[in-house]
Amino acid sequence: MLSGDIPPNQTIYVRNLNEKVKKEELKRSLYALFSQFGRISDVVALKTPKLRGQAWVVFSEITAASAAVRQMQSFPFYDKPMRIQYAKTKSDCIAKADGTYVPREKKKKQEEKAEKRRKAENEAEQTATNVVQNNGTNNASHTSRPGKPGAQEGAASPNSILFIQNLPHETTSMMLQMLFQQYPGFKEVRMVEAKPGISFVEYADEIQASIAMQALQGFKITPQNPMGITYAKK
DNA sequence: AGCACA
Repeated sequence: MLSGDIPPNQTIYVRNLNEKVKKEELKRSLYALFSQFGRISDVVALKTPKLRGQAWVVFSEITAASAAVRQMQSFPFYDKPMRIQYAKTKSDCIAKADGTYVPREKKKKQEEKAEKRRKAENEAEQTATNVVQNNGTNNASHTSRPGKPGAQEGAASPNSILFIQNLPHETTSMMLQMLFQQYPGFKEVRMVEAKPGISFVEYADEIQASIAMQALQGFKITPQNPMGITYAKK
């Protein structure tokens, strides 16, 4: 069995991740991709020799984790098929929430070891901001209103190209591709380098574009950025 | 393959 005999856990353990992706982008992309299954309370990824290429995505609901394990198994993520299992232990953020958290002190010498290994090159990444952590209010579709449609005068009529607004400036085309390619008819993402925060996503036809629009309307790559999706102006 | 949270 692929996932062996590990019992269900609200945290999933993801391996076979592309190690070239920088930690913060990796976390953001995992957050974006997996929040379609439910609320995510934390994403943990470390680039230490032992832990690179792996990550933990903590859902608030076990059912969300189960759906993620099934549906995203082998999903091509940065060109590598993800391998997903339930995590073996409870995540700290869950333990903290339910009161069972005990700070790990004498657990192992893993901490001091990590301390020693602090390298200047890691320093930048390790201390980067934790945009993706501890927010817990993402969700795809339905619940969020579209971002700000203000930039467009009248509503453009349905067509095969979607106009995406209110993206975090650090969004990459790969991140958007991973979200939008899940819907049939996906053709390409076009970023607008001169104008961060917006993008165009093209589908084969307007029916397929409309399905993706409904599915991802209001999708939050970060809690502050519900995406606003409209049809592109012709 | 490798199960952590600093």
